[in-house]
Amino acid sequence: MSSELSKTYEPHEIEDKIYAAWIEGGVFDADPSESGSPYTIVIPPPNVTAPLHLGHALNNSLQDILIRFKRMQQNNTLWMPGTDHAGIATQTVVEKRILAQENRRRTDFPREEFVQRIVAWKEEYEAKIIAQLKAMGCSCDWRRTRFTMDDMCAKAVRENFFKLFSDELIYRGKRLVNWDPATQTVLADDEVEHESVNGSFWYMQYPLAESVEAGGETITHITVATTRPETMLGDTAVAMSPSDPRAAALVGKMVRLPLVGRLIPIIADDHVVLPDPESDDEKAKFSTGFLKVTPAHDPDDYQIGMRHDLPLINVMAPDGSISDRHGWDDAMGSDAEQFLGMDRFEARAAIVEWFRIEGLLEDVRDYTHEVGHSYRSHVPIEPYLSDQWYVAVKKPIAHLAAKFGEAMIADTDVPANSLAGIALKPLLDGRLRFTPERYAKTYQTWLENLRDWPISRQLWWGHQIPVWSQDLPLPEGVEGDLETKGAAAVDLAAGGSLENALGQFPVRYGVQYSEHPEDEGLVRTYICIDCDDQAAADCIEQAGWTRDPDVLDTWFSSALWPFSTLGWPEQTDELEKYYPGNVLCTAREIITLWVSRMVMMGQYCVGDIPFTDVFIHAMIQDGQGRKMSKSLGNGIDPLDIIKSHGADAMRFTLAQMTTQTQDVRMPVELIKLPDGRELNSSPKFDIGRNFCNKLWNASRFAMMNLKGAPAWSQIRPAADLSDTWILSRLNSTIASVTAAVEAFKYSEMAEAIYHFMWDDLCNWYLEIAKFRIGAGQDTPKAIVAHCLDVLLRLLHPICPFITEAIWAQLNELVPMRGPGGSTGEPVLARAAWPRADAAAINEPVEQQFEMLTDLIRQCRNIRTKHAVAPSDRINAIVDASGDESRTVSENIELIKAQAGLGEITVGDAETAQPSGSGAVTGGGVRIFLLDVIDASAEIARLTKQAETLQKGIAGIQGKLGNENFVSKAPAELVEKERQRMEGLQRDLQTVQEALEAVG
RNA sequence: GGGCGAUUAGCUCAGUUGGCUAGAGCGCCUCCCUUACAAGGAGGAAGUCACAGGUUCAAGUCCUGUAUCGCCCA
Repeated sequence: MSSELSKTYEPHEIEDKIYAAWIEGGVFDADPSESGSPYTIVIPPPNVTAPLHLGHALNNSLQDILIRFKRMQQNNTLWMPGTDHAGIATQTVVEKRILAQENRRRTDFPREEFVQRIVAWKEEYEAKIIAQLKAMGCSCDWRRTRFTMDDMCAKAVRENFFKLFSDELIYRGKRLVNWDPATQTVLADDEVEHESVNGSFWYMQYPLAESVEAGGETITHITVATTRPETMLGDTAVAMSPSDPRAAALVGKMVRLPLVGRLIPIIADDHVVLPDPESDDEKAKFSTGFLKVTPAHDPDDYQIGMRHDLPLINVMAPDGSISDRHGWDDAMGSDAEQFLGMDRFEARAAIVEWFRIEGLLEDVRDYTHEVGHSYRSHVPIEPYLSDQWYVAVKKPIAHLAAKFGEAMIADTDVPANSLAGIALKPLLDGRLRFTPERYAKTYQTWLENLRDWPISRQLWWGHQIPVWSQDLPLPEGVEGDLETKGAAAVDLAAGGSLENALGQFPVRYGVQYSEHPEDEGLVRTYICIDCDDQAAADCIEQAGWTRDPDVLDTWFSSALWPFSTLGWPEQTDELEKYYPGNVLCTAREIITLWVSRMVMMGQYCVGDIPFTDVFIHAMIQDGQGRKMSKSLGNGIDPLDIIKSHGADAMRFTLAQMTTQTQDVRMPVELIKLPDGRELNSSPKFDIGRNFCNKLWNASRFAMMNLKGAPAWSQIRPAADLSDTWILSRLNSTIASVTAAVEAFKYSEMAEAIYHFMWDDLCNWYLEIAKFRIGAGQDTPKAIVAHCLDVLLRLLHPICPFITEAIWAQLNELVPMRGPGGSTGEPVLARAAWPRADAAAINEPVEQQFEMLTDLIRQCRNIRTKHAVAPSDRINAIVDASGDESRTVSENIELIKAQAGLGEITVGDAETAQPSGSGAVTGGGVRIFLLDVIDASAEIARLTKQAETLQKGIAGIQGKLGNENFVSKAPAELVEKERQRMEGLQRDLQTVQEALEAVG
């Protein structure tokens, strides 16, 4: 078997086989009926929009490390997998593809047919994504794979919507929304990206309807400054500051809006900033004191409009073109007619040009400002007046008052029993923790400043909103409020009684009423049912109600993911066992979009938070600190790395670079494959590959030497310094690795394993074991087997494939190993996580061993400096006294072998340095290497050493000479410094003696 | 505009509550294809810890300010 191991690690030869064996053995399957304390992670469901990128590889590797660690700690572990339908993103990519390949638009298809095309895309990418996760080694329970639009998740969405609707937390509202004219849908605030744009301020003159005399002057016009001239078509007022000296003369007068001819009033509003060319405030600097007010196209203007009861004139179509069909009735016959149908930017240029020609354009000044862009289509968003569904996030929920209280959360306007409140509370109570901690602040401020959540999206791909609406005439003779009248109207429309009409179906329903915006004789009615019941829906539609064509915001279903995947609203065994979960692992931009909403809905629906820890990982950038992206071509495909370096190597590198920082750079290199294909890679992955290769070869060495390893009971590890040393190192490694992973310190975890494996085990212990085994000792065999056993366990969460492969071989070769004597669990993925034996951690032993390695290193240095051939054995005299003397004489053979020495004579403190010898010193021990001397090289070496020592001594002297240090620093520390000083001085003296001897 | 973060060796990054003669990997220099591993071994060079002040016996670490870069939110 061992002879079959190749000299280099070939990951692709084992990865698929091992993964298949895990699946075959049901190793990742979670069973709620089994014992073991539960440990749950739900995967942040990747969007089916595209295959996974390196950020996903990082994110999922980190989750797998936690899950595998906890599984080995014998928890009842569930990693719930699945994907997200990603409404707007997926619909957009499919639209683009169909347009490119077939030159057809979405609107060329019936809705159902187009949705089928998206479903086909989803099937393709879902399969790709899951294959990628498997290639990475992710240990999800694949039997439970979910999709945010599958039946189980859809049921949860319907239930939650109905619950919110019944609690009157969902309402229909006309608001100025963030409108994306490219995808023609509304966006939530956090879907808008602010980008700095180089634009202009245009100064446009509006004539007064009648000229005004003020301060002896005749005013015939006023000048407004705007960054968006095209919106002037919808102006319904001009505002000025009440403290403006011109206000007395002008407020109340009328302006004739150019192009349109509309008469609009001059009003006074505190929002307007007085002009001040010297000001640092950009607004004041560019202001003329007159603000054009366009309530239908600007959020601030909307507020002004509300305050002054101004009309709202919407001058654009949903695609962002100028249009008089959406609330603008004085365009026809005016000069504005010429702009109808123009795109908003085209219209901007044309309108500016018109003002220029008319001599009404007073000035144009460059101006850089932040403009909101769609995170999806990247076009500037348009503030747009539209009807949408909202979730009220700060409205108190009566039935939650008992559980959460109903006071405002301190220093906020957030009621404890509102949706925002129940998400905020657990953070303030310390039950919800963020790592790194600083991200808690992001979460907190977002919730404190939260506005109602618009949840409707004008898309076809997603959960269609389960509300049917109808405008009904108010029934005559019914007294009471809108609700009473509305209910009567609804019953009438439903054929006598809605209860009778719908009662025959297994559904619950809720009804809302609102005033009709234009006709006082009508009431607008909305019916919501709690589940997808076709017969009930047909019944509603036959009675004249129409279903809302819009779909829900993707985050509405993602918010339910931690429990919809477990079967909620059913009280399943899974929900009982695995909810609440433990950790959510994600990127920082997701904190507001998703984390907050999961906590909100977890509390609202299930009554508990969905996880206690949120780990926020870094963003991977390229070598220049740029985000990896398709458009820059600097992205790295995880599958490419798995092919070239292996999944374990990729995972090791990713873990090793995961510190608490928020960005991490990964230099990207274009690699040319033998077949001519080019792909992006990074030298960073060599770290992981080299590490795996080293482990592979160390194991190979072990396989060649471990036959006949004695049982642990038959060895006496305490008899040899190197044995006690490596066991001490091993156990402190167990302790530090365990502590690191528990604190989400992935980098420390990886570094601790790396250091133990490479520096301690390979560089020292295995080298020592070689000559001891060669000399007929069996003890090192048992110890190597034990070290390898533990090492594989510790590394398994990071590098599951290679460790599982070596484990199988180790089981064949040395089935019984280690102090417990019981081992050889068949599958490493389910084997027990090691426990550190505190008694084995031995600081003095580590110090003694370090003294030896220091001496050996110095001997090797002399060999190099004096160009001694590697095969030459050098005779030496060792001179030591006291404890050091014993350590040295007990380990003479070790020193001999490692330093390449020949015959060694043990001298005493009086031994003079023989001429022509090199001297090594450390810890009060001197070793004279005989007949090696190249005098000048030796003088150079010793001088350098003396300088280093002197520098150290000077540093300590500085401290000890300082009265304040001696009196104020802890006595312990002062004593430690004194001892260090003595040691250094002793060494320096020896070095100086050696210098004299050579010189 | 508000908030968060970064700035340490040529590169990528560590550096826990101040105790540092500032570490690691890659790269670099010298030697070695020695019977686990050249994706390796041995040895070595390399840093005014962005800048300016301050607190302290002691500052990479704490405080204040400045500069440059990045992210999030308005």
